[in-house]
Amino acid sequence: MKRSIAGGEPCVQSCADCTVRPRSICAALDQDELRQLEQLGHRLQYRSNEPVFNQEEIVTSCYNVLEGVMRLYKLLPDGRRQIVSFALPGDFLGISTTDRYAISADAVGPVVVCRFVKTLFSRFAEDRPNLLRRINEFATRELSEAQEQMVLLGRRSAEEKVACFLVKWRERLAQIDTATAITPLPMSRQDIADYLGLTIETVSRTFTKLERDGVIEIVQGGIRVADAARAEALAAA
Amino acid sequence: MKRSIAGGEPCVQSCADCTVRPRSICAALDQDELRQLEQLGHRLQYRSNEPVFNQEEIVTSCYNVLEGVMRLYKLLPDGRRQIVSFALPGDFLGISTTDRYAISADAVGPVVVCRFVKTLFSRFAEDRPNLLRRINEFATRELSEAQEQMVLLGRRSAEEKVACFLVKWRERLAQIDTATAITPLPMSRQDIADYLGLTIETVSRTFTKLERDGVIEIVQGGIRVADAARAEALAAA
DNA sequence: CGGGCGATTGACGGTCATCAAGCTGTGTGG
DNA sequence: CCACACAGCTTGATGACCGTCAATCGCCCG
Repeated sequence: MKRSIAGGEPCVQSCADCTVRPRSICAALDQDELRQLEQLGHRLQYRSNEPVFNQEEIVTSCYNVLEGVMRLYKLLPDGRRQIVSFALPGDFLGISTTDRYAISADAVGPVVVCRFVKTLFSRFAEDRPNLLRRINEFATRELSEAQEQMVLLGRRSAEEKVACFLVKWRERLAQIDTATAITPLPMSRQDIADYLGLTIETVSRTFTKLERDGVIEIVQGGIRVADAARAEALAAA
Repeated sequence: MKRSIAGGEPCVQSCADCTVRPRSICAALDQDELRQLEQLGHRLQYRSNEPVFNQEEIVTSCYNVLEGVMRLYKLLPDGRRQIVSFALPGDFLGISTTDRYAISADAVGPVVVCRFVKTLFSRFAEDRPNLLRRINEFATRELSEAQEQMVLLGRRSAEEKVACFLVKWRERLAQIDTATAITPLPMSRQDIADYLGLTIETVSRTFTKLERDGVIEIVQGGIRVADAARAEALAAA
């Protein structure tokens, strides 16, 4: 009996040593507010592929991602899946104001989140313009990214999709970690396919083609961008 | 010299007789706030196909749509276009917090908007939690719609895309107008194609197929849904 | 009536999905 | 230590769906 009903395992720690705070919504809070919000948040960890919440469920919580990668997706009744986003440390899940989750979320690898009870969080935020503005920023940035993704899904070829994904993924990681020579891809080929509106076979073939063309190098658990200029040309905004 | 630099023609009127207020962000305001905001807003009209703002331009304004339909889209350097949304009366444009528009917007048919200078609007909103929460609601609803659209673009067939579009468009109009027997489609086939990630030919063929199958009837300037059940089955959420 | 634009229809081909087989690396058990 | 199984990935063969190119239609308006 290791898991609570909501899934995830508790794990103690405090805001004081929260590494993602500067990039999270919490950056909008002053010392006093931070102490108050700390009372409301609890850390949880999830194992690889463990679900965090599901489309259609009643919204009970919202989350700050602290560590790891999550996939956010929607399913069609027949099982077709579209990943709408990968969430990284600093991202906030559960902004939505409706009473049911619009998407499902699960852990790609091991994940640590800071969980808030939605009603308490909302009450905390409702009369704090600084936090509301911060949440606005997050929402509009997400919206803008969603619009970018719509262009990709609707108007780009398979090769452009893959190149675009790799370039943007690399940029996102660069904003978090110290940039590394190889770009890790913790998600499966199937995840990438479902993110790009392709099949796993097409993703695989396109990776191979990009490698043959000298644009990337496929390594264990990730890729190395061999020709950044060419990669960005393919991803041409 | 009929147009100001920003485009659009001024046209006087007041919040008192604003028909979209209950569905717009302004519904969050009390009488006093409404009077203040009225000082900041100015009505403008745009003609068919007139641009309202463009991707990459410095953000100077935000808008409430009062009448008409607008297309919101992104362009790739080579001219490929993806329409990310059609805006209807009550929608708010320019939520974005960045300094440049992420998308372009223009009038599909004649359009009336209520324009605010962005800096003044932001100053007005910044310490009003009621308005900020309302804007949050709008942003998250838009995000949710964007996610729906990603599923459509990435995972649905041409026929599903068209059926889905027609069903949702009809629902949106129903929330505004009194529902009519025929559903007007003010946008061109090209617009629909660019919204669904298809070509104009495929859209046209799919319309014809849906008509042959008795699902819809194509009429001047719109369609009539002949078999709502079948249409919704094709659009199956 | 004729020009022009948007929409429709047709013929054809390419891109990517589908189906299927083979590969690679990792963990397991003898 | 090696055989085996399994899962994820890659590769190949084939074909469907939808894009491309082109012609025609229908309608509006001068």
